[in-house]
Amino acid sequence: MDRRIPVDDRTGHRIVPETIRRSESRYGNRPTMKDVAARAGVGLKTVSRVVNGEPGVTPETERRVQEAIEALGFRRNDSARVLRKGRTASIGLVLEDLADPFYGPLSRAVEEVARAHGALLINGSSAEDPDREQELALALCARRVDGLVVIPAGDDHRYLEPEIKAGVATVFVDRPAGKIDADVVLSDNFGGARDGVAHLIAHGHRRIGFIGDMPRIHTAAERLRGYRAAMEDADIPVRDSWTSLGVTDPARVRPAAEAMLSGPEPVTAIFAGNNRVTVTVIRVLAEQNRRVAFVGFDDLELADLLQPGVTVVAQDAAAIGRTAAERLFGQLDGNLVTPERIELPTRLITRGSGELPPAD
Amino acid sequence: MDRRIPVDDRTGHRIVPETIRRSESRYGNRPTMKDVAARAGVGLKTVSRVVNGEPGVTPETERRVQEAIEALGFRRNDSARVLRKGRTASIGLVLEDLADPFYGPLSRAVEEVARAHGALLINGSSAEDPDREQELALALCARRVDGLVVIPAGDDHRYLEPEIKAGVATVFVDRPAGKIDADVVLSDNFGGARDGVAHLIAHGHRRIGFIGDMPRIHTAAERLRGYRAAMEDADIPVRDSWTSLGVTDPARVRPAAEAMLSGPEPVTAIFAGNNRVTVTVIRVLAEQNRRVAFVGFDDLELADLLQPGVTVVAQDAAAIGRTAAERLFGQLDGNLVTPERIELPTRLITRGSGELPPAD
DNA sequence: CTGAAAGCGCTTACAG
DNA sequence: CTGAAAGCGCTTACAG
Repeated sequence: MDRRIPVDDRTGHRIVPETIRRSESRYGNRPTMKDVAARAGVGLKTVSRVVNGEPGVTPETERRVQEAIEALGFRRNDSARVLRKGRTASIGLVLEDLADPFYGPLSRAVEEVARAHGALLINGSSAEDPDREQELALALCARRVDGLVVIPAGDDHRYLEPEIKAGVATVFVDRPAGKIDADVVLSDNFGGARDGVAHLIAHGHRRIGFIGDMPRIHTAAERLRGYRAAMEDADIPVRDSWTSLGVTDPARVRPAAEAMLSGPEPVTAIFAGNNRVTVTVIRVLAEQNRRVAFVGFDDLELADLLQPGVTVVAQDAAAIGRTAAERLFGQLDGNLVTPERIELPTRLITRGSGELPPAD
Repeated sequence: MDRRIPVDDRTGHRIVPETIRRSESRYGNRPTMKDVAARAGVGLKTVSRVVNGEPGVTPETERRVQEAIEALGFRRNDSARVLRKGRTASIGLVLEDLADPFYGPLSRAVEEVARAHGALLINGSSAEDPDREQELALALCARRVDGLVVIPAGDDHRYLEPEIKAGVATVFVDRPAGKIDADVVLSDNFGGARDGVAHLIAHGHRRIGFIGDMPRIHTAAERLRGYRAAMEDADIPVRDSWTSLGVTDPARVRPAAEAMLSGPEPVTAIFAGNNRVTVTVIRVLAEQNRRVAFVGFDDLELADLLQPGVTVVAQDAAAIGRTAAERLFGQLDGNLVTPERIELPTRLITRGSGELPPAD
């Protein structure tokens, strides 16, 4: 490679110095309304009127103020404004991991609703750690966000009670709040999993494996319950070796899948509890020399292009985010006083992998 | 399906009323330090000392203050604190679309660095609209974020000059700032595309198509330049019909790909300028009855499981985000006064599609 | 060890 | 149409 540009030895990054950034000192020298007022030769309140587009200012006065604003490079300090006004026009979103493809569209949907209401969105990842969730949520409350959308990592949210009492709108997503009453928006996890497993049963399978997330996570428990319900509906007793719950790390999921697929009576189909599990299970299945049927919870990009296409139980992440955010602003508008549980339907998308017959 | 739960007619959501949310009025009744001071029978400053863990308070006094804090459910208002202190301990990230799988990991990486510096992250999507980028960036400045990471949609960023002068740390990502000097962190788009196309040439291809994003987008232009350079290095004249730039919508990309693949001398290989284009091109290629080689810019989950596996030029989105954020806090610490351009290397990952020989 | 006063940059309520 | 005063909830600088 041609490398005429200097390279940082440690990182391997190319570094191209450019011109000097700025001459002024860094902080504390922003012009304020007071400065603008002095320069324009008017009172503070007149500047405030111009900045906020309030009526009652002569065109001539307005012009003088505008000139001063331009000349000084004034921009209103919304932090100060907010302190006086009460509402901050910002909401917080505490999720598990912004890098997870499920949360991107969800977060974007929340952002769009916030934007429509003139609010900004502060994002934070809990990394599935209850302490970190609490720390984040309370930090957001300290910043006085108007509302909070929380995808819970923990199962005790009493720490939010004083905040909710004090008026912080709160909506939980994906899993209900623990030990407090609060709005929650989630998918029909139980029904979705039950339908997905019933689909496998309808295609002739009886030995069906379930690999899911840690059982303390609400969605994981609900989906397992759906699996069990479908099996029971078909009078199929579930063997212990067919279910495996735990972290969704490939290092755990891979051996779990391999174990189910070996032995004298291997499973002929696998149901995956979420998209992280799906990715690893599909890798394992690709290495098998017989066809194993598969259905996964959550859709994946490119799922239709694999061979066979991946049959999934899809959630609508954007709809979940949108619904939660609208609920949040509904609370802020004061017309939603009773916490509700809003369950969104899932959708079974058949693409081939879930329609394979049992291998034996 | 069993539906014993009432369902909203319009949305189809299940609705489960729960208990009453709260009795108090919504706003303006949060306890302040003044309230705590009154209740504890101490001065305001003493409460401030306890809340901030400053020394010089008797254990007995501290206990009284803590009791008052508990009883009142006091939480310090960080908005007020920030007004007085200068820094807000928050940074803004303006990106194209949080729902795009490239930005999730990038955003998460920025968040982690911010967290390590005790700062919160405010996210906003420009939707690739320059006006919206500006609106968002300035709104963040009005909130007095300490710094701004911007993935530019527009090509003129002079609107940020007063903010940068006033001390807002600023780092651009993925594309350089327009008409101002500022830090920028990006991938080696030119080199990556050149390497990817050279890889196809090395496997015997001469008629190679390039489908990219709108030419006004820096990365798109750079990658096209890389394509042209590789072709020129191999003495292959590029025909107009082999390149196609525009929006990455399937409605445009699909016919563009189909056109290149038809006619008397169709291309035998396609290079895709980004992950959005890749997804559509792969769909088109799957419908062809001859094998067409393919290399795409940006990696995709499951790319290794397609048949053939998808060869890509991968960027490290997390490394880009991390580098940009560290640069930002470097500026805030005052030890980075000269804007730099930091280019991160890309990585060619061969998986099969890029190693197919020409079909004819 | 403790606290009264002033101020961060705005808006509110009011008076001219 | 215009502006001086008070206050949002904290911290800073200072005095006791």
